[in-house]
Amino acid sequence: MKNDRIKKIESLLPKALCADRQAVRREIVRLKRFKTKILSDKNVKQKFIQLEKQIHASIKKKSWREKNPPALTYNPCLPITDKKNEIIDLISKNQVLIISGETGSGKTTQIPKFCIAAGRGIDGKIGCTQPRRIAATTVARRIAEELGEELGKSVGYKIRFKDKTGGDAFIKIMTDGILLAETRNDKYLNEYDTIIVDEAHERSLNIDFILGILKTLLKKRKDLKVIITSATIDTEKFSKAFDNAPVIEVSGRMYPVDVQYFTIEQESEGSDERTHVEMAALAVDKLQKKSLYGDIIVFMPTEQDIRETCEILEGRNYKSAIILPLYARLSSSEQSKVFSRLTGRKIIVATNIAETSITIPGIKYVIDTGLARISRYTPRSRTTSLPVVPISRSSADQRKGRCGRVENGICIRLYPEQDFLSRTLFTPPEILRANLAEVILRMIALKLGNIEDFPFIDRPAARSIRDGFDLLLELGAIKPVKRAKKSEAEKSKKSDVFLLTEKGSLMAQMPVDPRLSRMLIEANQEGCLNEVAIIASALSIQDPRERPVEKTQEADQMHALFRDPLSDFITLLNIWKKYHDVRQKEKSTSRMKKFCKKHYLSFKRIREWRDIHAQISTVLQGSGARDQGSGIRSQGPGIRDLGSAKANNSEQEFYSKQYEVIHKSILSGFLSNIAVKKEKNIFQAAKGKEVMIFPGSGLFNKAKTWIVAAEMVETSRLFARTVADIDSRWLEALGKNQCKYTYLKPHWERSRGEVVACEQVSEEASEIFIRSALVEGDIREPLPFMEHNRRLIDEISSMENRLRKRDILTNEEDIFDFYHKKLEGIYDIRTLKQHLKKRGTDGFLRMKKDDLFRYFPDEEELYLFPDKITLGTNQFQCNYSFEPGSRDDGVTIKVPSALAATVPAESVEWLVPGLYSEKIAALIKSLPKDYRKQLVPVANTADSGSEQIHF
DNA sequence: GAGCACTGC
Repeated sequence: MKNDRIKKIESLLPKALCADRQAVRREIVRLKRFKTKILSDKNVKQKFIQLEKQIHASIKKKSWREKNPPALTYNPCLPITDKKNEIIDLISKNQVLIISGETGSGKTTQIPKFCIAAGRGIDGKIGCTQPRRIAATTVARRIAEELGEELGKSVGYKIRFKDKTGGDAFIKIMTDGILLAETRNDKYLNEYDTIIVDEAHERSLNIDFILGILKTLLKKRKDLKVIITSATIDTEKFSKAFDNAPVIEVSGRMYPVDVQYFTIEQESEGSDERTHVEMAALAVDKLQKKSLYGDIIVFMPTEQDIRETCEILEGRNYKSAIILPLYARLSSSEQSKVFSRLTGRKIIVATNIAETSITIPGIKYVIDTGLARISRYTPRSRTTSLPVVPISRSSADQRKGRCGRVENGICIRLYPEQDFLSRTLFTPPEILRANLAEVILRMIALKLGNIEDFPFIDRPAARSIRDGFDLLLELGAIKPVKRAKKSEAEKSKKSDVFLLTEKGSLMAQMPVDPRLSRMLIEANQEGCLNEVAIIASALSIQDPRERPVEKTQEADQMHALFRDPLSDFITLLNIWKKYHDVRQKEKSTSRMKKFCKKHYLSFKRIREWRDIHAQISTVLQGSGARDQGSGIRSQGPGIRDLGSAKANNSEQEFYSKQYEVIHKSILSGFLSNIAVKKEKNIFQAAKGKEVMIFPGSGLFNKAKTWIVAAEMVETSRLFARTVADIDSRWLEALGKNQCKYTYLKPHWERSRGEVVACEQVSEEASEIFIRSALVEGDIREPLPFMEHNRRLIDEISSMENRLRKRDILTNEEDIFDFYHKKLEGIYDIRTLKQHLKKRGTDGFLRMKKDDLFRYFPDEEELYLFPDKITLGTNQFQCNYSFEPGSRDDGVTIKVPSALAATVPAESVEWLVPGLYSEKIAALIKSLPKDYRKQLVPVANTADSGSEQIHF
């Protein structure tokens, strides 16, 4: 009977929706496995009834979808409409399709419709991801409009805090973060039969992670179709990553833009040192003289530069022109001014925000400094820096594309064309520039297997991956799996296997950075969850405080009301408390907006703060966490009242106890961000860093000995932002469970050549000594064996540079193990020297190649990257660097000017054989389309081309 | 003595 029933259900499966099909299939597998003993007959019967119900409902739904797809209409004016039939055909015939189309091609709104025309969206939804919330909502609205429907029926959208998709939706537009989040509960993404990843060229962490997941998913779900759209010509990379998926190009609808470069002479004209601010002002002058018509946008790298540029331009007193700054930290009312319709000309001076996030209509002129702040994470020192760097060619072209949308445009680049051509084609994807802890935690939680084997489009450096694992270990989110004995096969595998700890699996569920989720877990134990939940959500939004340029003093005065003298974290709590106190009394949105305005707070960001706080609280409640504290509710944390200095003793005691538990919780997440005072405002932090307290902090000029910081970011120098005074005694208790992974306290002091700490724990000290002095080489006079090992490591790492790889050299952990096994109990230079004297040799500390190589690289490959190269009549040394995005990435030779004449110019174009392939590929991509088309796939053509060059 | 831009169960 049971088997017949199963067969019946199975025969119905193909007619059901994908999501139900898979769910029912899983249930059947389970039912088949059940013995009658575990499940009573009655239960089995009920289960069957339920499954049959589900399958019939699903079949009904699916046949409804088949009969009622939205009526499609197309706009013949859009360039993509010309290729409609071709694209629909390609969608039907391929599992993966890459579509490249410039702005104005209509791809974002039309492709979902083409999918429906290709018969998609019946078995499951058509999911379409966007990098930003605004894009997701506007795209959904536009498509619904084109279909003549209201939003939320055939077309819906889902962004954080807002789900506008009905059960019968055919098309669902969402942020890429949402799709990623959905993989947690719907591992195979069964809700969808088609997924469109839009704007893939932006290469955010989310996009790269989604593409990797889709790549693995495609093998398991043969019915799933994936469409990747990208604005640039970098489609080959996507195509290659997806087994040479077909690429179709759609032209954009743009008016011609005339690009004018500054010549080298212009650049050095007059005074030799002219800043980009001055050059931009001159360019505006020039335009202003020519005509008073057409809006101008100037791209600047920093807020400071924008302020200066605006000041200079204001000083010019242009007739009927208004100068408007635009950057993210500007209040939303100031931001929206750029959209206002004015009689005169608008001159907008903006950061990168105007490159992708904010589109201003009607721009005729673009002035581009060619610079931007781009964030970069350095695993070695665990710091984020925001250097001003030359932007890539694709980024410059994106800026150029901001004009020419409604009429002809002009783009003035404040640098020579040579400079433009020498730049990298693309901005390095975020995954090569970011802290990977969060990605790794998620990969382990989703059981996506070994990170080394994950199909990333660009594989992050081994060093970054290791750092991500280290941070997770430090936070106690993961633990290594102990293997009884390593087999040879396992040894050659690069990484260890890690499992989530109980903490870790909870952390993976929380929609915040792992450090913040770690804080929340600690806070739950310390009994201050309410307070720390407020702090953690505050740290995951932009600063709610506003500080308009012309009113900095007033803003600072109002903000001072919230200020806590010891901790910026308490300051955040105070803002929350005051806001909610007022809110309880006022209960009206307009009054709260008024309150925000008066106190220079952003109403929008506080709303975001409250939303995230609610989200975190929900997750924590679901996990059974509860505040074991003194009944303090989040509306009124037990922090001393604003301005009431006369607290009595018991209140003070309560306050200091609260202070302690809150900051201990913060420390659990930011243990690697503690620092000890060197001089006023200057602190010594871990890994040899020296930080300065950010001048906007409440602790500026007031900090005592030890501090913890939520952020250490390098801009004009390394700043600690959001800091608090801490008691060094708190570190011991926290460090105890984690001391194995904490290298900071006790810390290594280079000048003294020993580990300095309040209390010296020798095992711990030995570890720190080995890591800091021997592994990282932070030592005044390196010993001979260290020099020997250093040379060997340099040799291997230069080999890595040549081959453009980052995995030949073994990891720091192995190097640490090498020393650790041999030097147990030794924790300073003195005892090490004594030990060496006793042994009579340092041979046992000298590494051999086997100790350092993960694998030996191919001899033939090395031969393609020679040490020296002959050009003309002389030999030159080749210097290799592997830092995509940096100027000397690739090979560099230095030719003394005296010898320059002996070097034939064309030979410099083709220096080392190992790089031919990449070079040919770049050349092919720069060809006109008709030629390029004959050479696809580019990578293959380039490879075979490079083999045919003789050297 | 002063910070690019996005995003999430």
